Amino acid sequence: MYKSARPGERILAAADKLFYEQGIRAVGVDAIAEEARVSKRTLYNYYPTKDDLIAAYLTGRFKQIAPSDAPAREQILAYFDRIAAMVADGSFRGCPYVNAVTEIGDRKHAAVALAVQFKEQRRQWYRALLERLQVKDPDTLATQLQLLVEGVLATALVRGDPGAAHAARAAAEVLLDAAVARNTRRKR
Amino acid sequence: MYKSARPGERILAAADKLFYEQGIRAVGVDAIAEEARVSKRTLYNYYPTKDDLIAAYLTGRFKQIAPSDAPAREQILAYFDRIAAMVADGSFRGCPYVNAVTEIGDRKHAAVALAVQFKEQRRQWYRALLERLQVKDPDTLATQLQLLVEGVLATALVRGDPGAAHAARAAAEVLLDAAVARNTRRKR
DNA sequence: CCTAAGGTAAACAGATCTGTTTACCCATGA
DNA sequence: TCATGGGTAAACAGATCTGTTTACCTTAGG
Repeated sequence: MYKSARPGERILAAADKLFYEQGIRAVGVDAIAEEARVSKRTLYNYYPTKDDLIAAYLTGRFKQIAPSDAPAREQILAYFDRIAAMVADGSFRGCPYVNAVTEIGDRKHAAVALAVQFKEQRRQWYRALLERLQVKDPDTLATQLQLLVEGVLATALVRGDPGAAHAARAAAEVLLDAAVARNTRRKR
Repeated sequence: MYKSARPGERILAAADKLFYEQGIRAVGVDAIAEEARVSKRTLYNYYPTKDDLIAAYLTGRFKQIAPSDAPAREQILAYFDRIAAMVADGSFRGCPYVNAVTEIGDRKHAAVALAVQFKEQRRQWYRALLERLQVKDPDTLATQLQLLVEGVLATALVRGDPGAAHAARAAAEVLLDAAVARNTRRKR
């Protein structure tokens, strides 16, 4: 599967797969080397410690949401649908960042900072869209929408089904409606 | 600390403390025995495997919310305040059930069933209160309120601060208002 | 008194984990 | 041609984990 890619990429792909599927603590370095079809020597050449590998795994998951010209409200609601799809596909195992913080005790570990950054980046994505909608308090609403997402991820992890995602989308609609209504009422 | 209690209780108290504070996988049986001031022989006498200890730990956390005669809406909102307080006190490390599911790969482990049960019990608590408020769709709203709570727990775990709890409470108010308004509008 | 239950302390077995080391292989380019 | 960089395979070191075993102690009841 990773045969074509270079060793470094194969290692990262293997770590990503195994860390996410089975958990960071459950996966040994040997398993990653085997999955990547790389000797342990080579693995430690690219990533001198397991912690480096964990940091690389989380950094690799640090994706921006693709910019879009669609209406802000649509984009926000569509994101809930994307999450519902992720959850439904069966290989869902929760948020990799939250999982990493859970599995790693040490709050000084690079993973914690990455998790905070990632969550904040997502929150800012909401905030920018909400500003376009001219809601009254975009900062708070951005937090609230993200709480719903976070809740879906945790709930889906425990229950193993995507049912909660639809309820979250509906809640988001109510919150958006309320924020927009309050705003227009005040403005006009 | 646990000196007065019987060995069985000391062991459970020690497991609860260490499992929650440091994580299930991070804590060895030896550490629990030491914390409980009990020999490993005795520990394994009470709990033949670590999995039994994990199950006991989660079962021990399976508390009902104390019944109250306060208005339903107040009770629901007060619950958000309680969570804010839990988060603020510093020893907060996320939801023990969600953490257990994250740390344990095996979905057949007793911990997963306990986690599902616990979440469902909480959801039913919301549902019963919402029925008293005669909202239109108590089942969905119960899920939504719980998503907010779950979101707060995850967010507080990552960020280490209780800021999200207040936003969640505000969101809950909006959702409740919308559900009640919609209902009265329809009814009358 | 003295037995038996329940406890301690500590060594042990066997697995597994991170990280290192040794010895070797092989392709590429000066 | 042949040195070198990058790779493999596998043994090893040392820690740590779950669970067992051995030998001993303490204490309360008949």
